[in-house]
This record gives sequence, structure tokens and C-alpha cells, in this order.
Amino acid sequence: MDQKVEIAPSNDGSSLSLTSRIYHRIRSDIIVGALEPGLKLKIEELRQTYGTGASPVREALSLLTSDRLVERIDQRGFRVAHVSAGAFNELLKTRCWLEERALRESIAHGGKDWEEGVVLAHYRLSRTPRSTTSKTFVANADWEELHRQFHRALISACGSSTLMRFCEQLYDENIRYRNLAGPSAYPKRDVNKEHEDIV
Amino acid sequence: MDQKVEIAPSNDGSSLSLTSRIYHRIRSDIIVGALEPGLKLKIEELRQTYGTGASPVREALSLLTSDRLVERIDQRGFRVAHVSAGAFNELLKTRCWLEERALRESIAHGGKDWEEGVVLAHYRLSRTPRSTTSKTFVANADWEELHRQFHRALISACGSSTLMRFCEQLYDENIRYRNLAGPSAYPKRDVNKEHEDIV
DNA sequence: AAATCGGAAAAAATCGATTTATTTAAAGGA
DNA sequence: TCCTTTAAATAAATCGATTTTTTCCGATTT
Repeated sequence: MDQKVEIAPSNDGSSLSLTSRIYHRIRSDIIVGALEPGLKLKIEELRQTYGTGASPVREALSLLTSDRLVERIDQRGFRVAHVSAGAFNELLKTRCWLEERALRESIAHGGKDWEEGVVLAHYRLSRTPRSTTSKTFVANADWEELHRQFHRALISACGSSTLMRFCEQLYDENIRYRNLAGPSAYPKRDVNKEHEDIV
Repeated sequence: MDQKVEIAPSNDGSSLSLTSRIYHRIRSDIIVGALEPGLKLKIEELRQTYGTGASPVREALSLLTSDRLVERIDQRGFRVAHVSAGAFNELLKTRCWLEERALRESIAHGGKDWEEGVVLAHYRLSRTPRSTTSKTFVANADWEELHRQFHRALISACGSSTLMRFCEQLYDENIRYRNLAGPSAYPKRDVNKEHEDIV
């Protein structure tokens, strides 16, 4: 029998709803810092920018609310979530608490496959340069993705998808703060070494 | 100078956007169990029910997604979040982890005002009957609200609004499961005693 | 019988326009 | 000058209709 012919997945996003596409775009724009904290997100403007109607835009923004990347105030629209030193400290603290718990649970309950997943993720990460250039720091998208994968692998055996979700949400917010801080915050720490230690 | 005259807050909800009103209604309907788990939430239907257009309905559902009370699948709409024994166990476990951490932090950092808040919340709760009738169990809305307040008070000094938010989300989900289980799950435990102990 | 196809029917997604609320800016007193 | 009020401008919220996509179901093929 022939191999089943799959419909080309064609990750150009054309199969996604407009809402989803806008959602991902805005999400990314907020995380990388292209959209400033506190910025008013005017429906009419976004509508123009993306060449769509108002409905998909509003829906995307409503969805982004879950990620705490967008704030919504009844009757006065949406804006990019504000940031503050206090919020950042709280974020770090909370992320630390949750990841600690998630990691402990993973260690306690993770089997061989978990261990292998961690080792593999770590290996991939270690073989990827953090910066695309060696002189100045230019964030390497591959490294960013592998780093995320590594953290996910670490907590993947915690036994709670809910906790994982929380951790990942905090991770994203964390990345956002890092991006906002700018390249000024280069390798002050030996991240690779830290990961070694964790492993 | 005269006291500034506030616009009557009139909590009839007429000042809220349609979206918000629908949001709260559906949210409540899901938590109390009036809307069955897994039920398809058809826009057209809800639209009729609430006598509005499609936009507010969609937006409310998008918002409910944050609370994990509604599931959204691209291009095929919304449905009431599914439930399962596994998910329930995970919920309990996770809630336990997070509340433990939040409580420990509160104890460590909470001042006099925190202590007083806890005592007060506990006092109010203890003076309210859990059931509106003494023979059979009929949930007392006041008690439910005070119980929520009590739990909030306990963790209110944890130093992380994020963690509090997570805890409260899990609390709501937990209540939902309790409601779904039905009155069958009456006072098997001496809740009052447990609260005393905590205090 | 199971899998495949095609075409209605149903539902989701989206649009363009209207209504409602908020913000802004100008004008009128204390 | 500082409030308060008012009116226009701006933006959010909402609606009703249209377009896409999925779902359903019966006919056809393997």
C-alpha cells in the first residue's frame, strides 16, 4: 500500500485563521520588544497594518491577554503590557519557585527517557553558538529556541502540564525582559557552565 | 471643597461592555456546571441566547481561554473545557504545590496586617453556615465567597501577584470540579477544623 | 464492509459600517 | 490661574451580512 499522502503542511501559515496569524505576529513583536511596553494598541491602526478587519485583531489581542503580554481595560481598549523593575523581580522570584518545584518533581519521577531528553537537549544547545557573530553579540534564533527546549526538557517530567504551562509563560515574559534590557546584558554569566552543572 | 461626586457605580453591570457581561455569565455557568464539559459553544447559539452580535461572544470566549475554562481550536470554534480524573488529580497536586509555596512565603514575609487579615477572614468564614439549610446540603453563596477570601488572605503576603493569580485560577478550576461532582461530595471532611489548624 | 468522493448544510471566521464611549480641546466662569 | 462644562474628534464596541471552512451524509468505489 502506498504511503498516505499528507496534505502539504506548508508552514506558511496560510492554513491558520487570520486571528491566529495576527496573534503570533503581535506576540512575537511584543516579546522581541518591537512593540514598546505601555503602547496603546489601537484597533484601527493594527487593522490597517495587517490589512484585515477589526474582529481578528480584537480576538488576537484578547488571546494575548492570557499570556499577560497585553492588558485589556474594558471600554478603553488594549495596550502592550507595562513593565517595571518590581514586576521583573517578582517574575524572577516566581519563576524560580515554580521551576524549582517542577525540576524536583521531574528528578523524582522522571525515567530514563526524561534523562535522555535532558542530555539530548543539552547537547544540542551546547553545540550551538549563542551569538551569530563572535565579536559582537547578535542573538541567534536557533540558540534561543534550543535554550527554550532545554528548559522545557528539564521540567517535562514534573507530572503537571499546568505547572509546565505556567513555567513557560514565565519563561516567555522573562525573555521579553531580557530583550527589552537590550544587548547590554550580554554573557555576564557562563550560561553553558550553569547548564552543565544542572545536568 | 466638596466631595467629588462619583458616578453611581451601579453594579448592575450596565457600565460594563457587552463582552464583559457575557464573559462573566459564561464563566459562572461553566464553574457552576450549568454548561457541561466538552459542550460545543456555538457562536450563533450564544448570540441568540444573549441577544447580541457575534463579536462580543467570540471575544468573551477568547477571554475565557485564559482561565482554561474554554478550549479554542483554530477554525473550529470553542467548547467548554473537558474534564478528566487525570486532569483533576493534576490540578489538586499543582494547586497544593503552589499554595504551599505561597503560604510559606506569606508566613515568612507577612506582617501584622497580613495576620490580622487572615484572622478576620477566618472569623467571617466561621460565622457563616456552609449550607443554607441544616438538613440537606444547599451551597451557600456567601460561604463560598468567604471561603475564597480566606484562601486569598492566606497567600496575600507571598510577594507575588503572579503566584496569587495562578493559585486563584487553580482554585476556580477546583471549585468547578467540586460542583461537577455534585452534592454527593458533602462535608466528608471537617473543613472548619482544618481552617482552625491552618490559622 | 471500509474507504473515498462530492455536494449540500452548518458553523466559524471575517468584513464593513454603525453605534457608543472616551478623550481632547476649547470656552466659560469662580 | 484653576476648575468645570461643552462640543468635536477619536477610538472602542457592537452589529448584520458575507465569505471560508468544516461537518455531515449519501452515493460510489475498492
